[in-house]
Amino acid sequence: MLHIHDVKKLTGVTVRTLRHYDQLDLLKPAAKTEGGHRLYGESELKKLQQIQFLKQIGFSLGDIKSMLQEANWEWTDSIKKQLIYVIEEQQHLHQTEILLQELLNSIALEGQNHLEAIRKLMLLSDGEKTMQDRYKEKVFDQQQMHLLDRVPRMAGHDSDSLEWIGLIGQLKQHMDKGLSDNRVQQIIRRMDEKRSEQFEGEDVFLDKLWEIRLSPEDSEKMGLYPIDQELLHFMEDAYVVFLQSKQKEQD
Amino acid sequence: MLHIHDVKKLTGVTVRTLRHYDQLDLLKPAAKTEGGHRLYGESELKKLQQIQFLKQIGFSLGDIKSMLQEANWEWTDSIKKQLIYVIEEQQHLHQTEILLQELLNSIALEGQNHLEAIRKLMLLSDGEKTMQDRYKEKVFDQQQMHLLDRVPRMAGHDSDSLEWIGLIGQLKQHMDKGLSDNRVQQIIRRMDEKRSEQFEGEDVFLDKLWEIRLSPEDSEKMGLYPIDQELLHFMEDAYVVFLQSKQKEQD
DNA sequence: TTTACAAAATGACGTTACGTCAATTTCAAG
DNA sequence: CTTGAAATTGACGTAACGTCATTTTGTAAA
Repeated sequence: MLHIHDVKKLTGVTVRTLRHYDQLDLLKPAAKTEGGHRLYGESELKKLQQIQFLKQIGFSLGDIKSMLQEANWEWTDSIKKQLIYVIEEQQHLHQTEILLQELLNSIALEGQNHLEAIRKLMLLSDGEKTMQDRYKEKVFDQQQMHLLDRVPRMAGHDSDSLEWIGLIGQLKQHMDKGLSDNRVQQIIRRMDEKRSEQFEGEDVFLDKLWEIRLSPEDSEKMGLYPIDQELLHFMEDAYVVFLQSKQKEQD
Repeated sequence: MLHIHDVKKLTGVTVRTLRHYDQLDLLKPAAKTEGGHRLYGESELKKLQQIQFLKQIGFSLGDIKSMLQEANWEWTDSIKKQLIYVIEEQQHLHQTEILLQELLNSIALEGQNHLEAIRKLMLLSDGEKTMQDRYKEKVFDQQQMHLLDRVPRMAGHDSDSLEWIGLIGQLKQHMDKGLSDNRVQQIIRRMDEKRSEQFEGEDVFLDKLWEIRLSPEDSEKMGLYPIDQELLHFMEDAYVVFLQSKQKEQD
């Protein structure tokens, strides 16, 4: 039996955290001494590491509790939701990065009156949500759960899911043939067919995911401010070329 | 004078939020009625919108308060810090996205025992920080502030900053000449020189920024799990090709 | 002018995942 | 059996408000 401090040394999780998990009924000690000190076993260690991993992927303790307790939890649903959230959050951050870059540049040009710089930028960034406004809704939100009900379960073993897995497996085998290979294109075609077959919005997830990942660069509202993204990219590219020619000289 | 509800309708900011800002001394109403109702004027509206914008870029209310109150606040320092944070956060999210993708795939292949899938993935993701572990330190952190002291102030008008701005301006004028143009390469060369001139770690910021932006793809630990990123990218690419050939048929 | 109803004001608690005391009790070695 | 280290249980703090509950103010209609 492991003392609570041993658990800390093995996993890096603080004592306070263990106590917290105990209170939440998320991770109970295997036993207690007569004096009330917590004792943990091997299985608790494993569970703790699972919790760590799930937290790292962004799930809340409440979500994790449900996942680990309810035997037949729909993992794929949660993960898909989380995936969509993570992808969208990246895009928001990218927008923010652009704003910050341009703010930096505009301040450099405007001199001291930052307020002017800000005011100009505000016009460009209108309609954006603030960073915590769009904070993720609970994964375990029963009211929205029905949306995911119609998504095909890749983890299930109905005939439909099996075909999906099969298609993916085949695709993997033919990767080396190149993008235009006949068999590859046939597989892709079949996938697209399946996607259209269940047309009544059943494939919401894949649709949304592919749309997100494949969408062309957002219609840029560039060139509106003195030193814009175009220039920055140009700078970076030019810098790369410079480094390359510099290295050639050294050869 | 604007009633508090008018402010809400004009800006979308809730009454509770206005009250909160009042308590924090972040945004005080211009006046109050004899009964104690808050009244706002035009300048308050403008300030409120600035607050909204700064919040959107990710600053805390405490930071914003300092920025707006202290007349000669070092805006560039804060913005640079924030920019670095945003860029790094994007990379973390990208890592998380990969983990989620592979988790989804591994669950699809492993069937029901998600725990196995998780355990396999845990091996790959070790050492990563959890999402709130790496939450941003305060911008207004005096202890770390001295680090930024040595960063060149692009907003200042010392001769150094002037040359930087000049170089950027020139670069902008010659963009259309292409990456390999002589003048362009000379400007870039000069920038690189300046960067090395102040060698004693003075240009910490630019170094870090360029390093982050120009670093090659992280050494991928791919191919370790059945359906990995390589395949996913391949899928997407193949799908694009498919769509293109499909469109050609329609022409 | 009084009435009555909408809107504003002021607490105060809830949220997330613990950190950080403070006061008390238990454990293990000597 | 003593003692110092380690563990225990509260309890408050964090960020930015949301959401009651209760009381007060403003104003249009009667």
